[in-house]
Order: sequence, then C-alpha cells, then structure tokens
Amino acid sequence: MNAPLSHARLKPRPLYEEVAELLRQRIFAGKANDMEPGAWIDELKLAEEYGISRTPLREAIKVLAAEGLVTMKMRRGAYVTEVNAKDLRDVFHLMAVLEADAAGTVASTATAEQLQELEALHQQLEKAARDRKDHLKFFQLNEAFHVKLLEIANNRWAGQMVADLRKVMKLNRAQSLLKAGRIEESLAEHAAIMAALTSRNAEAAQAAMRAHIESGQEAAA
Amino acid sequence: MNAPLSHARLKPRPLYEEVAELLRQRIFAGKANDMEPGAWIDELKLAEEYGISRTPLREAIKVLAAEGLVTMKMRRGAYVTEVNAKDLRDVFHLMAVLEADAAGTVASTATAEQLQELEALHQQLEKAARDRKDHLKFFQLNEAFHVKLLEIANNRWAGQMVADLRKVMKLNRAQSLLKAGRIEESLAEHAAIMAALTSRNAEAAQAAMRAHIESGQEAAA
DNA sequence: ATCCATAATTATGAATTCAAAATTCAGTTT
DNA sequence: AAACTGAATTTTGAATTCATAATTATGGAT
Repeated sequence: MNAPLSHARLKPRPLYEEVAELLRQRIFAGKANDMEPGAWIDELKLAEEYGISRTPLREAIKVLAAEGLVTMKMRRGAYVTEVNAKDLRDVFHLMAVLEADAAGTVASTATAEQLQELEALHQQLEKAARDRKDHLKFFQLNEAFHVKLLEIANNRWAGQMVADLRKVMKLNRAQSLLKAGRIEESLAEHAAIMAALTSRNAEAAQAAMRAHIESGQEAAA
Repeated sequence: MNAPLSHARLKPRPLYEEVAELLRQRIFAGKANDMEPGAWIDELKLAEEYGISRTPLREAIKVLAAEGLVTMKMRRGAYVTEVNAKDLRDVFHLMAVLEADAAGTVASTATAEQLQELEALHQQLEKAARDRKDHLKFFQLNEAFHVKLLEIANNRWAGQMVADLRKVMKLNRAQSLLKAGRIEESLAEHAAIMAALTSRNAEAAQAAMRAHIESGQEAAA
C-alpha cells in the first residue's frame, strides 16, 4: 500500500497534472513497464497504486489523450497510443516544418544574448559528446537546445505543439536507440544551425534545421 | 429546469465530448453570450443548465483547455481564453506555415479525384460569393475548403493542430467581420491556390497559401 | 468613515457512490 | 467437444458527497 502520492508537496499544482506527469514518465519508460504502446490503462490499479481516487486519474488521462499519448475507445477505456511508421513520418515532418520555421525566426529576431545562450548549450553538447558514455546527458542537452530555440522564437502555440509532438516521438523508443556515429553527425548539424543563426541567415537556418530533423528521422528508422 | 440534455440521443459518444461541443459553440457565439473571452466559467450554473453533474462538465472543460479555448487558473476555475494581438499574430503565422506545407503536399501527392473535390468546393465558393447576402454560407464553404485540403494532405497530427488553431482564431470575432471587398479578394487567392495545385507546382501552392493566410490576417486586424 | 480581522458563504478539487455497459464464466444443449 | 444462452463479475461513465481553499460579508477598532 502506497502513501498517498509520497511526492505530495504543498500542492503547487493540481493533482491531475501531477498524475499526468507521473503517467507520462511511466509511458516513456516504455519497455519493462506495464504501459507500453497498445497497453490498456487500468484505472483502478493505477488509482490504488498512487493512492488517489479515479476522478483526478481520469482527468489526467484526458490530458494525455489531448496530447496524443493515449487513445480513448468508447466504453472500453484508455490505451497507450501506438504509433505506426506513417504516424512517425508525419510527426517528424511536422517537427521539421515547425522547428525550421522557428529557426528562421530566431535567425532574424534573436538578441545577441539569446544566441549566446544557444551557443552555450551547443558547447555543453560538444563537451558531453567528447566525454563518451554519457548518452543520457547528451539527449537532455539536445532537447534543451531545441526547447530553448523554440522559446526564443517566442510563439507559445508553436512551443506547445512541438512539445506535444516530441512526446509522441518519445513513444517510440527507437529515437533513443541511435545508430553508431549519429551523435557526431547530430553535433555537426547543430554546428551548421548555429552558424546560420549567428550569421543571421534565416533561409540557411531553416534549411539546416530541416536537414537536422530529417537526418534524425533516418536514424530512428 | 431543463430536460437532461434534450439532445441526448443514444449516446454515440461520451457525454463530456457532447458537452465540450456545446461549450465550444457557446464560446464561439461570443458576444451576446455570457461566455465571451475573459469570462469566468460557472460550473454550477452550466451543470444545472445542461442537467448534468459537474463531473462530465469538468472533463469537457479540460478538453477545451487542451485546445486552448479555455485557461485554467489554479484554485480559481476556468476562464474563456483571451487572445491578445500577439497571440493572434502567432496563431496566424502558424496557420500559414502549416497550411502552406499542406498545400505543397497536396500539389505533389493528391489524386486527380481529390483535386476535383477541391475544385468542386471552390466552385461552390464562387457561387456563394455571387449570390451576395449569404455570408454564413461563404464562411462555411471556406472552412470546408481548408479542412478538405488538410484532409488530403493526410497528416492527422497536422489536421488536429490546424483545427485547434482555427478554434482559437474563432475566439476573435474580428475574423468574421470582414472588411468590404475581402470576399472577392479571398476568392481570387483561392483561385491562385487551385491553379498551383492543378499544375502540380508545390512551391507555388505553398506561396499562394501563405499569401492567402497572411491576407486574411490583415483583414482581421 | 475607513481599515482590518474574523466569520459565513461559495466554489473548487477530490473521494465516494451509483448505474449501466462490456466482459467473463458457467451451464446447458446439440 | 463445440457452441450458444444467460448469470456473475468487472469496468467504465456519471452523480453525489465531502473537504478545503478562496471570496465575500460582517463587525469591531482606530
């Protein structure tokens, strides 16, 4: 029997959001987990496990459904979304379109300080790449770089959309199982993006970002 | 006292979705309505009005929150989202990016039959424009045209995103209060889009669609 | 009269209870 | 043994109840 949400601090945010985050992480854990794509989500079990009632749990599930992480079937409950090959292609395509646009915006409008922040992240990324073995760190920094770029582009709707798309991509563990040499390749692409950004070349930045994402798509295939 | 959701047919879909649709329409009605942007959403009142409990109503509200139509404030309930000028610019920009991309895809991959469907809608649009006074019909057909285009582009994630963006745009009644001559202008732009599509020119289709959306943005300003 | 403190009210967030649908299981029949 | 029927169980969807935070109202002090 679990203590009612042992992480229950003084509720900075509603319970259903807290639970939604828990579920997200659990879904992303994927394998070695009862919540891999296609799996049915057992409300009763989860509610008991987290020590909460079904009400906030169901609210959390609806949030995830809106993000596309889970799929609701009428009168048969919620299931972890299964993304097929086409879905993945579609998601990557959209990521490319949206992030390329954001890169173009950043190239044209970012302040010197903002570009400096991106550059700093890029440097950390290179460092993490050199100190091998720290794959997790590399992925986190990579995501941070992209998040920062979207943040600088300063379009909250785009930020939300890309964030949601990224979540769906994470459903596929393939993206984390990079093929050999991908890290170096990715790093070179980031360098190209940075170069285009610092030279204020929006067209080039868009192209570089598009190439980067498409390259990532191939690595995940 | 209302009959419990007088439209209650044999529940083809869950109650919270039904209610979400009701609320959407009510929000879009905007003025002359208690639910204009910025307004607080009275759960008790609405639940009673619809003859349902707060539970499915709150679920519906969470769906709208995910769409961006309402904004939740911790411990202070839900409010109809207020879109400021920048939000509107951002939304239009994203619409332009996403629809332009879709137009490019359609130009390259649509079947002749699909292009024919679009052409048919375009013809209806011209007809509706000639028979003045039928503004509502014009708007509906216009939306149908764009929806169809996204449908043909065949990327469900993009379709969902554009649909959500459109909802947010509708929060602003400005988009429906077109300035004089906008209908003719819009029609000409659609014609340009159709021309690019039928000539299978993806680049031109993208450009035409981008111009169309930006033009619509100016009309709404 | 104004400002502050405290009580009453109201509204939100969450738990519990209830109803109905779907699934599972058992028993019977062929 | 297989298949169909119907009861028992499970599970979802929704209503109701409950607890607590936020707001409003009331009353007292300056």
